[in-house]
Amino acid sequence: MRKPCREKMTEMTKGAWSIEEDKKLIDYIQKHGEGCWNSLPKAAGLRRCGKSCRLRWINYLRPDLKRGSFGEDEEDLIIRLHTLLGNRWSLIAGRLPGRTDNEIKNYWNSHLKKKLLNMSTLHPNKPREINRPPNNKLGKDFNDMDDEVSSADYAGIGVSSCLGPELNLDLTLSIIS
DNA sequence: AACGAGGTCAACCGCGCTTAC
DNA sequence: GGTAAGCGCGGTTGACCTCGT
Repeated sequence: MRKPCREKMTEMTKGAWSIEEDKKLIDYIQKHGEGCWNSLPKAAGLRRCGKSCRLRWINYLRPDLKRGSFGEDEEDLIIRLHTLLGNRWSLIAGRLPGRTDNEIKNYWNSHLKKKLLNMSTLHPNKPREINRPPNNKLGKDFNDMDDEVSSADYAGIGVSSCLGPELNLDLTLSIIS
């Protein structure tokens, strides 16, 4: 079995990143690009595991990140995508330029979950028919989603009604490809 | 001003998929 | 085809912040 990175690198730093560490990581990636994460820490002079570097870069240091609160349009898009895709945060993040999966996941768990829960109490009628994309190219079987309460159920709205035709087609194409 | 509860968000953990050998 | 290593993802944790009392 594969060893977790913490076992093979016991001297690794953990916890919050310092300004110096951030600078080293940024400098290295600006010079060499996002190459091999596993060898990056050593090459960049960081006492972190590759995973940690990757996470820090993707979720915080990347220059194209859009910081700040979510707009109403973004919020709406997240709800719609979550209805269709479930907890596939990376796929959802792919539809929101400048946003990360971690950011969306946090926002969902802290804001949108509650919001939709409130909406469900206002609209108790639960629709049962959900249009799902073909079950391929996705890590998790869509049948598993039966175990999860979808946001459409929370919101009392059906997917077909809440997804625009362009998004539906676009998503289907991206899933098939 | 002090304290506790609840909220937020960066970071870690472990699993599964992909790729190289 | 089997195995090991790398990578990416989703779930979870915990430190810090904010707000109400």
